[in-house]
This record gives sequence, structure tokens and C-alpha cells, in this order.
Amino acid sequence: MKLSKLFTHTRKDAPADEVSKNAQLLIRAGFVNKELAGVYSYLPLGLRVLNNIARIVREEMDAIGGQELAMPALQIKERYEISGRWDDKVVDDWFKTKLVNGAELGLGFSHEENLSPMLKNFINSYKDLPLAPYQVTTKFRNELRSKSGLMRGREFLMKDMYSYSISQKQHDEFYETVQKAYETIYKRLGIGHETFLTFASGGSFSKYSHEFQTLSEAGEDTIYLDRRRKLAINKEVLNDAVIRDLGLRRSDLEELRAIEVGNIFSLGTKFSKPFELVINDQDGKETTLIMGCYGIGISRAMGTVAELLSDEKGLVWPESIAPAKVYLARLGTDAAVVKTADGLYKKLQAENIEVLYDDRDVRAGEKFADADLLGIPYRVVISEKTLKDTTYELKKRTEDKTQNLAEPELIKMLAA
RNA sequence: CGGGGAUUAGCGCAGCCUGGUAGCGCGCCGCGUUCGGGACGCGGAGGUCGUGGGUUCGAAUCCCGCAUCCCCGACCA
Repeated sequence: MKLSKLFTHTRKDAPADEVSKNAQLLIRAGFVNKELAGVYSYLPLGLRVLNNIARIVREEMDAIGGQELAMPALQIKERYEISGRWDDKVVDDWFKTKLVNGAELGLGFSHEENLSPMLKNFINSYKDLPLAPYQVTTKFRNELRSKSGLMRGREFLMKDMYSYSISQKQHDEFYETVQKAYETIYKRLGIGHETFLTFASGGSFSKYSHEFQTLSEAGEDTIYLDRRRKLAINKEVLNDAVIRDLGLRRSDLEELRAIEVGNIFSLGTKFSKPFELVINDQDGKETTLIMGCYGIGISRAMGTVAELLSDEKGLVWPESIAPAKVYLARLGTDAAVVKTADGLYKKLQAENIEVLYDDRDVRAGEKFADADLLGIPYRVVISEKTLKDTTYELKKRTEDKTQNLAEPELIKMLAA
């Protein structure tokens, strides 16, 4: 993509109504635009990051047997009356609306009531199990107080997977598989080193649920972390009995703020029993299916990476999710420089290396500042100076040093 | 939902106390000089001052209501 054609622009100042680092940087860089509190538009570069995160999550869900589908935002009232979740006293963050004929609808905040009745038409045998449909869709939650940029939205992108098993054993095995897949996802997103499995409230069907908490002062949760064991307990369930139960010691626990970047929990038969998801097991015995639910906020993950991996100059995307791999800066309008830069742009594209080509006629300082703010992993500079030397100058976003390279070495390095 | 703060040009702000129909910086447009870390000079465009009402000869400014945004708290299958 040529920067001269990109409709978004960077800004020196962040808007006054955004305090959180993630929102300030993402808005300054032109990745998102705020529409209302907790609701953002994703602009071309921001959408690339969001899609890259979703792609990684999809790959890992597919790898453990997840099957992607897409369910609607509009939800039927009657289904939620069956499960007991229509009442605002039970779920207080519903967005509700009506059909022209007056029938009430809700905007989906979670999709158990959608999926379970649907699967009654498809699951015929225990041999179909375990089954784990998932989706990446926009969720709506009427938060009393949205805050912290992308961290807590009223409309946000989420991956939600639901598992159906014939036995507790089968459920437990799948649950553990998902837990491992989540760890892989956070590693790939570049926040694995700061993300910890955290024991949280399990509700009525299991002792604990599990959250994945990323250490950050911008987080809303307080956790107690045993760094050596890489295990944490959410403050909401912390007590001596729980600490003992998990084989931890209070003196090893460190109190920290963290962002909940994912959670997985057992649902038991809460959403299978009301919808009569009953199947004969191997022995011919009627069994109500056991469910699990597994969420990752895709947009929140983007905010978390922005929050964690940025520095005083701007965003610092890991290669795995960056909007482009290379920022190609052409300095000056010298004919040889322009020709060389245009040529490299085409060659990088031919190698399938994603490149942002800064072909604007602006001064060097502005290009460097933008390359840093946008957080592109590699910066390549072409100028009259570099043409006299080995032609190209390469710099990593995370390092200060530069190196000069000739074209074959440069392409080889960037293609790696 | 309780408490606090804010709303004036695309962005950041001043003006309000002491009413007389708006100003600065950045950005944007034009010309020129510059050209490796957000240059400089000259000229220019751009605002029903969040919204509804009230007071007044006259309201960005004073009074009342509402909306939106931010922060703290509460809430968060």
C-alpha cells in the first residue's frame, strides 16, 4: 500500500477525551476512530491488525477441531426465556429492540441459546462428539460504563467457542486441549510472556473457571500470581482454602493488575438440559450433553498488545499481527531514489512481503516519526546517501541500530 | 447507577469571573527557501461556541433543563 493513497493520517496530539494508552496510540496512528463510548470503527491499518489476530485465533481453533460458523446478532426472546436469561435482572447488559409487529428481540451478548437448539437438529449420536463450533462475531453488551479504549466495549469482536461432550471425562479432555491452544495463541500474539492462567469463579457447574490474564496496569482485574509456578488466582475467589486447594502458598503470591484476555469455563448442562440435548451414550443410556464455553476478545487483544508492546514513540506490533512487515521510506525526490524505491516496492510485493510504501513528498523526520508511530516491524530507507553506499538501510522497530544492505541480502532477510 | 470533571475550527487550547456577535498553536490550501528525526517566511480557507429554553437592547460569557464524553466507585454468564 502506498501511503500517499491511504486516506488515514497520523496525528501529533491524541484527542482529549481518551486517556488510555491503547486508545491514544491507535487513534493517533489512524488505526481506529471513536464513534461513541466503547464503540470504534476499524480503519484500514487497524482492520489489518484485527484480522491478523482473528486469523491466528481461527488457526488454533481449527487445529483442535473447532468448526467455524456464524450466528446472528438478533436474538429470539423465547429462547432466552427457556434458559432464564431474558430478564434484565438476570442479564443486565442486554441491548433490546423490537420487530415492527412488536415482538421483542435482543442483540447477542453470547450464543448458547442460539447454538444449543440448532444442534438438536444435527447431533444424532455420541459418535458426533466432542463437537466444538465457534464463531468470530460482533457482540453487544450495554455496559454501564465503557472504558479504557478497546478494553471494554459496548460493541466488540469476540471469538466464542462452545463444546458439547457425552461425558465429564470427554469434556475435561477437550477443556484441557483448549487451554493449551489458548497458551499458543497468546504466544503468537506476542503477549505470552506476560499472560498467566488464572483461577476464577466457576459458577454452579465447576469449582473454578480459568481466565488468561495479561499483566498490565491498564487492566481491570486484580490477580495474585505465583511467578515461579506461572499460576494466578483472581482476587474475586482468593481465600486460604482456595490457595491450599491449588497447592500454592500465600507468601509466594504477588498482587498485580491484569487484563482478562480470555476465559474458559465449564457450563455443565445449564444450556443443554433446557434445550433437551439428550443423546444415548455407548451403553445406550440417555445422557444430557456437557458443555463448555471458550472466549477470546479479539478487539480487546488488539488493545492489550497496543498497551503492552508500545513505547514512547508509538506502537510496536509483533510481526505476526503487524499491518505490514516493512515500512519503505523514500527520502527526497531525486530521480534515482524514486526509481529505486518504486522498484523495491514492486519486488517486495512480488515476494509476498507486506509493505507500506511512504512515497509522500514529506521530510525525513516526518517519515521516521510515522514509521515509529505505526509500529511497523522493519523500516527500509532509500536516499541519495544510501544509493552511494550499498543502496538500502534497514532498521528494526525494536532496535536503534541500522544496517546497510544490498538488494539481494535485503530481500533475503525480509523474506525470512 | 452514585460521585467528580469536561463540551469553543479537523486536533490541542485560550476567551467566560467583570455580557458588546470569537482568538492562539498544530493540521489544511497557495507561493518561495529548505530537505536523514515531525523546518522556515509570506499569503489564505475554515467556527449556528454540544443542545433546548430563560434573563437582557444585546449571551460563547449569566440562570434552568437535557445530551454526550472522560475519570473514580458499583456492576461485569
